[in-house]
Amino acid sequence: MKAQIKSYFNRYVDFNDEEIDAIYSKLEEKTFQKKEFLLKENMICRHNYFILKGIVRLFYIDSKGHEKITLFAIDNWWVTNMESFIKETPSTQYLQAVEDITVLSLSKTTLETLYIEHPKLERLFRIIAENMLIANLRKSDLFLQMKSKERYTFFVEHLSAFAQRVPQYMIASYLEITPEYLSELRRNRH
Amino acid sequence: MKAQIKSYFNRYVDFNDEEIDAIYSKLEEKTFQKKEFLLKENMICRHNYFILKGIVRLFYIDSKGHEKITLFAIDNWWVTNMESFIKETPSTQYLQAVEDITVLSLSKTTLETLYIEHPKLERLFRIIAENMLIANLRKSDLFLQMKSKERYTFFVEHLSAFAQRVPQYMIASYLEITPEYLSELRRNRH
DNA sequence: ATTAAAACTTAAGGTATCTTAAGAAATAAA
DNA sequence: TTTATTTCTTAAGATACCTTAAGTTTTAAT
Repeated sequence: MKAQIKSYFNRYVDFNDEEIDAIYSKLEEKTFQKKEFLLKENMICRHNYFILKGIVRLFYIDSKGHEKITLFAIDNWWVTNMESFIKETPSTQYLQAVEDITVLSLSKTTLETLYIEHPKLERLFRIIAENMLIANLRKSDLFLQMKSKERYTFFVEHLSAFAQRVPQYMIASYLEITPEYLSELRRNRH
Repeated sequence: MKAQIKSYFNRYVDFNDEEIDAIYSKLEEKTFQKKEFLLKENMICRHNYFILKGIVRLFYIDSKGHEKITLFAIDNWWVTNMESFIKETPSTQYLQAVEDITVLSLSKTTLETLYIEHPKLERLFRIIAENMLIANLRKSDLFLQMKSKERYTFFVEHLSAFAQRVPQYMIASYLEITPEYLSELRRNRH
């Protein structure tokens, strides 16, 4: 467990063993069962989760009562509702385990004190925020340029880690396609 | 000019006058005329621009030769092609002045040295990256939930600073609507 | 003031995608 | 194994939005 996060931390910034230990000791390991919620609508998201194992999804319920998935996250990703976590505002979204998962939980207050004790962490999370931003910009561009069928093909080819582990209706939701239409697209493809 | 950026910097992190002076001295004031390019496709984006005055747009040319605007930026915003700037990869987009503009230009190499000399700047740009991410997530959610007409109404009501200063076909492009259809939507609204 | 260029509008026909509703298949629970 | 639950498929009709093409209005250049 510690090896996993140590390797992750050192990918972006050089931390020595004492720093890793100090930071790691503030992280709380937790497990959630499939379908369990890490966050529900209207709650303020007080934690950022580092996924050690498993898949989670972030979604909201639209005006027609349908779930709309805005993000999937997998092993070695940080996941939270950014807006709620950063601005401490009520979440409009749910964060839910798609499989049984193990995470390291980092609270907002702990993070703030760690930033002061370990300025390097500020750099790490600056880089993480930049990477998240780039990933989100890429996703936006993808949706801007591609039709439904192309999005599905792209997802299957480039995000197969998810494609194999989440049900099709969740893929449809993430790709902004109705499950019925995705089913039709798949049929016409072979 | 210095007052403007000083006020901006201190909104997020407390800098003293010497720090502001040291950082400010590394920023280069530049002007661009309407329609002039700050960045073109295939170039690596080596600068981050703080807009003192004016509006810029970030856009790419799609497979049919149409301009697709992905971002507008205005006074007191940082603007760059994030992916190209951070990863030092060729830009797929153009950055262009919509009006005559004045900016403060910060080069990537300068920024890297400033991070080391002034660790507080790491915090500032961590916060800026988080804010950009939140803004982008909000934009994505907007497009996910709203139909064309609603997006237009939202834009006019919430982003009137832009709505009044950019031509309608650019608004259409940003909202992912054809100019013809936007024209139709406007007609049917009153 | 004239001309040229840029921006906006209108309308007809077409297409991608959604909605609704029902049934089939697969997976999990009893 | 049987039943219940979840997931996936099929099909018909509806609609939001696009494409093309032409004409109008506004703004900029000569």
